[in-house]
Amino acid sequence: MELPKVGSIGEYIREQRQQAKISLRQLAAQAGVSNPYLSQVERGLRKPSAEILNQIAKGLHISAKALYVQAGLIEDREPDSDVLAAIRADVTITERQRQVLIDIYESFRKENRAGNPEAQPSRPAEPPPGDAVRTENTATPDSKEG
Amino acid sequence: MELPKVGSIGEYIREQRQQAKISLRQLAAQAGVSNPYLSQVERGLRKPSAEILNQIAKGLHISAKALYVQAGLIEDREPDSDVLAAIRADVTITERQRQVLIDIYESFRKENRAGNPEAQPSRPAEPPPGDAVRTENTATPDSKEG
DNA sequence: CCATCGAGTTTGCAATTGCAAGCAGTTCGT
DNA sequence: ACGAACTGCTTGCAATTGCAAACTCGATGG
Repeated sequence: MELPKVGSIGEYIREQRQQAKISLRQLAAQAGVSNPYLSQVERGLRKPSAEILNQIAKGLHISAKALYVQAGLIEDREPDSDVLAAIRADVTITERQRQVLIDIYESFRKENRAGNPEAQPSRPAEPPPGDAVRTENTATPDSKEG
Repeated sequence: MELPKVGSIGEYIREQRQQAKISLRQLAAQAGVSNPYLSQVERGLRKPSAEILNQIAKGLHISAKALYVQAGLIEDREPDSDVLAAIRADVTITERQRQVLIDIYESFRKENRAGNPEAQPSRPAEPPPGDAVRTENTATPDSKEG
């Protein structure tokens, strides 16, 4: 869970580099990072920071966004439900209530994501029965302390 | 040059958080990061990794891209000159020559950026006299070894 | 045959990230 | 006034990033 995408981004970088027909050391120089580190990044042994990622992108002359997407650090599109906007905009509830609503809504979304990240339930569908059990549980989200 | 934007992103996060009327701890919980760390990030004492940035963005329900842009880790638009594309596409030169051309072109761009980041010379203009001096200097960029 | 240069990789190590635990100041309810 | 619960901040510390130095393997050439 810690580093599934790390490998993929390394491969992606290596692909791009070889496609540009430049050596590892050369890219390292153009990107302003050390060659050993770049080597490790390409093989998925290290998880580069955003800054390094940005430098590498510059060195490769590709969009930094592309790299971030590959690294799973950015979703290509973030829908960001209207529900949250509505909750935030609502003036008929207290801040406390607002946070409770958001908490609950969040946990629902999180569950759906955990179950099957690809298959988000389409509008009219209910979450699968397996999740329904946990949903009852989460109906009273303990924010952090009781 | 190391951390001018770090402060700004911290402020940005804090602004967004206060605008959402949630406490530091609450955002930390929603983002899945520790509250002390978030505190330090907001005050510019720490430079969060891309992953953390992404989490914070989720916690704030704002686009991760917005945060990256604020952090200076992404340019809102990356023009990425046609020159480079042309050089890369040219089959009448060797890879070695290609790299030399790219190196030189890069160093020119870098100079212009260093001089005045905002005022990039528009097409018909020459770089200002102040820069011209340094340009002569960089006309023979020592890649790394001769 | 040995030196040299180029590829990529391995190996310590300083510096940094990110966290758990704990501290200080406010604002509640009883 | 006191405790509880909130706000944010400071302090060590394990884990990680990112680098300099050195290593391996193949090609070139004297």
